[in-house]
Amino acid sequence: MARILITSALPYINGIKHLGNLVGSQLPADLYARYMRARGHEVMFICATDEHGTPAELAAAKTGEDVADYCARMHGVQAALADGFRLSFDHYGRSSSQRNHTLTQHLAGKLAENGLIEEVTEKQVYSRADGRFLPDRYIEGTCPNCGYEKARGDQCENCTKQLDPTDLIDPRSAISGSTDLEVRETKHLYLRQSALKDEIDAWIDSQKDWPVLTTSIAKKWLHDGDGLKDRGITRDLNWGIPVKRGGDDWPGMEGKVFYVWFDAPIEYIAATAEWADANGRPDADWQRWWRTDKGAGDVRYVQFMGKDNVPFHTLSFPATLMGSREPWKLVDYIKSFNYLNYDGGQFSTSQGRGVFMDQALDILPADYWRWWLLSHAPESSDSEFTWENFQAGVNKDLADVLGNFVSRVTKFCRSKFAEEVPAGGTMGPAEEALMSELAGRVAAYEAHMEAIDIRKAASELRAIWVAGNEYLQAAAPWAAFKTDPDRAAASIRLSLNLIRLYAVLSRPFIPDAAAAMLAGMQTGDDAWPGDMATALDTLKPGHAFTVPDMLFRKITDEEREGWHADFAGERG
RNA sequence: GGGCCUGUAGCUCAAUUGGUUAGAGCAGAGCGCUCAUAACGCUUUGGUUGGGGGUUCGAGUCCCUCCGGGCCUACCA
Repeated sequence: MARILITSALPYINGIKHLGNLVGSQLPADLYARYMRARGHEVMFICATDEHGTPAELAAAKTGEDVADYCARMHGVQAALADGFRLSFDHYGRSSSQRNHTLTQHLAGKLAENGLIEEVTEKQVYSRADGRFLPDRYIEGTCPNCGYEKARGDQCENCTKQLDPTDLIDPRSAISGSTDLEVRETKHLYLRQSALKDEIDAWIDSQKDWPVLTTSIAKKWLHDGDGLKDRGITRDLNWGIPVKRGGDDWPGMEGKVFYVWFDAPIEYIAATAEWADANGRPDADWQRWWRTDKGAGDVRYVQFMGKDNVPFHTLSFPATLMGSREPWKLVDYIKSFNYLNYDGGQFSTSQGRGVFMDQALDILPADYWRWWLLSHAPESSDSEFTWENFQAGVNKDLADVLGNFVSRVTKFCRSKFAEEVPAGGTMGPAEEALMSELAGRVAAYEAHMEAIDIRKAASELRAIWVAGNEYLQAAAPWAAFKTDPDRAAASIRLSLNLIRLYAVLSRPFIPDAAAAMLAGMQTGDDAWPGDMATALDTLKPGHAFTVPDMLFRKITDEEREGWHADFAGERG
C-alpha cells in the first residue's frame, strides 16, 4: 500500500468557478484520489479556497460585506458546490486559516534566517481616494503608444505594449476612477529565488516524465533573460497574512501582508493541519504527510493545476520550501492542464460566458458533467465544450452504452427469472473470451489511471462497458431462453456480475451512478477486481437485486438548444 | 517582439518516440437483433496528416519556410 498526497490548485474565493476551472484541477485530482483509494492506497486529498488579495477585497466591497465575512460566505458556497460535484477532499481548507497564518510567517522567518529575503524600497502608485496602493493593472489610462483609452498599467490590451503605470497619460484608478494618484515609496520583501536557481534547476532536471507543458514553462522562467528573478512576496493591503518573522514583528513591515501567491501554496500544508485539527488528531498525523523527517519519506505527492499556475508550483513554492532548509516534502509529479474553451471562445467569469458550477448542477446531476469533462480533459491542448458534443457524449456513453446495459440485463432477468441472480448453466467459450478481453482492458485502464492519462482511461472504461453489450448480443439470452434456459441463466448471472464490476471500475468517474448500481445489486462488495473469473462470480445464485431506476436520462434536442441560448453571455 | 504548445476523417481524439496499408469513438450509409432508455450488435463510406520545400532506404513523426489556432512573458490570481 502506497501513501499518496494529492493537492488541487486552490480556487480563488472571488465568485463561482466555471467548468474550465473545474476540469483543470479539482475534477482530475478527485478522479485520481478516488482511484487510488479504490486500489487500497492511503490517500490525503487536499484543497482549499485561496482567499487573499485585491480581487477579494474588491468583491467584498461590491457586496458591502466585510472582506472576512465575504470570504467565509463564499467558502461555504464553494464547499457546497464541491460537494455537489462529489469532490472527495479529505479537507477543504481556507488560506485565511490561523494554521496558514502561523506556517506562512514561520516559513518567511526561516527564509530570512537563511539570507533569502531581501528588503527592497520601491515606488508604487497610491490612490488617495481609494486609500490604497494600486497594483499596476488596476490603473487605467491612455496608452502613450497607440492612444487606446483603457490601457492598463501593466500592458495595453490594444497594442500589447508593455507599460509602466507612470507611462500612462491621464492615469486613473480602475477601482474608483479617481485621478487623485501619487507615487509613494514603499518597502517590500523579496524572495531571493535567484539564489536558489541552480538548486531548482537541478531539481526540475531530476524529474522524469513530467508533462512537457509543466517542464517547458519551468525551464522558460529559469533560463529566460537573466534567469530566475527574485519575487516580491509582500503587498500593501489590509486583507491577508500580516508580515511577521516567525512569531516576531518585522520592523518596517507594519501594516503589510504577504502576497497571496506566497501564502496560497503554503495552505496545502496548512490545510492538512486544519484536517488534523478538525478530526481531533495530533500534529504528527499531518506531519507524516509533509515532513520527510516525520514519516513523509515514502509519500508520493501529486499536484493538479491549470497551466497558468505552473510557475508558482515549479518555482516559487519549491523555492519557499527548499529555502527554509527544513525537511518539507516536495512535489513528485505535476499534472498540468490546458484550457477548456466554451463554444468557440473562452469561458469568461467577467462576461458570464459559459457554464458555471452552480448552473451546471441546476441542469443535470454531477455524473453527467464529470464524465464528459473528464473524458474530454484538455491534456494535450486546449479543448472545447460545445452543447452538441456534450449531448452526444452523455447520451451515447452514459445512457445508451452503460445505462441501457444495466437496464436490459436487470429487466430481462426480472421478467424471465426473478429479481435475483439465476442459478443453472455453466461458463462456456463466449464467457471465457469476455473475461479474457476484460482482463486485458482492465489492465490497460489501470495503467492509464496510474499514469494520469485521463482521456485514455475514459476511453478504455467506455470500451469495457461496450464489451458487455457485445457479449450480450453474442450470447443472446432472450433466444437461448426459449430452448436452453440454463444457458440464458448463466449469461444473465454473468451480466449481473458485470454490473457490479462496472460500478467498481466506473466509480472514480461517476460516483453517484456507481453507488446506484451497487445499491441495485444489493451488495456492499466494492473490491477492485483481481482475477476476472473471481470478480465475476461475486453475486451468487439466489442473490436478490432490484432493477435500478434509469441511471442516465438523455439530453433532448430542445434542451440542448435552450441551454445553448441561455449560456451565450451575461449570466442572469 | 521573444518563448512554448498546437494543426491528423464532417466532429472529438490516437498513432509504441523514424518503420508494413495512418487508427478509434461520434455523426453518415447498409444489414442484423428484439432483452433494453427508438436502445444493442455487425459491416461500411470518409484522410495529398494546414501549404510548400528538404534530410532519409523509409517522414504524421526530424529540418527549413509560409499559413492558422492557443498560452506565457514575472504587480490579477
